Amino acid sequence: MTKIKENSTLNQNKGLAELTCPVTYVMNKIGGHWKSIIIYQMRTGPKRYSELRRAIPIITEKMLIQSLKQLEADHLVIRKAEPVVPPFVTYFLSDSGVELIPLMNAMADWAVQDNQRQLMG
Amino acid sequence: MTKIKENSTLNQNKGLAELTCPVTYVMNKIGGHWKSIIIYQMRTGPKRYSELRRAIPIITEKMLIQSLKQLEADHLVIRKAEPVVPPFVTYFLSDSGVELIPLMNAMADWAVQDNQRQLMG
DNA sequence: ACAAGTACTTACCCCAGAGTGTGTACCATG
DNA sequence: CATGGTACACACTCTGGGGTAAGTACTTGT
Repeated sequence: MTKIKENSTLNQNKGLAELTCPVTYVMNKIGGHWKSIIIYQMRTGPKRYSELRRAIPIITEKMLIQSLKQLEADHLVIRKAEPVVPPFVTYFLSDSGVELIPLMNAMADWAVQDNQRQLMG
Repeated sequence: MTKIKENSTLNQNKGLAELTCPVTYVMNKIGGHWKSIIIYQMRTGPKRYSELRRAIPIITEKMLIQSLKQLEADHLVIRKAEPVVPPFVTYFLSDSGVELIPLMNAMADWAVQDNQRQLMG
């Protein structure tokens, strides 16, 4: 049990930064390596767990499920499980999630432009 | 000298993820707690190092300078130093940096909407 | 009997990023 | 002569996100 410093800057901020900085708010929701990739996969409609796994072969099962749980907790994706065996679970975007798509497209546009500019010098 | 695993998934990806996922590309440029906050401060024009420090009192000098160096390396901000004493150094947004502003505004809009929705239930 | 598929769960490790603290070189001001 | 301001640099620690690997429960196919 290592003691936790409650007054460390790390702990002080999480909440504060979310309030002051909307970008941080967005980062906390779709940041990390995988979340945005998963959201992107779901842009075309509901996807089964195993579909996502095959669509993103490089991701580990732990990270996939962990990311999905976080996205679900943040109400960006919705999990629907049919009570059958073998399990049949689908994930799809909520309203908030769907509205991320144009935002991500804007990011993609900027990324392309920025990349061009770097190559030009 | 701890040995570094060159074939760890961490190292394999950095480049790969940047190519495949534009969101990751953007994250690598303006991710982390501070970069976007700093960029936001520079939206109104060039800022001195000490101006930024006072504008963001909670940031440490290390993180401020580190973030600025990274932003400079990524060509999002430009550093201009007058050879006088005491030092007079200003930072301002490059063209790529300026084009981030509308993107960040879009993030802010989404953040507000998403936050509303959570409060409603 | 055993592999394979579905959707997870758990334990453990590692490292990059963030935070803490101190030092530097120079000068103006009280 | 010491304090404060400017713009950094460097050494250290700590923590959480991400990665590795293995196990679970249940059924269908060969």
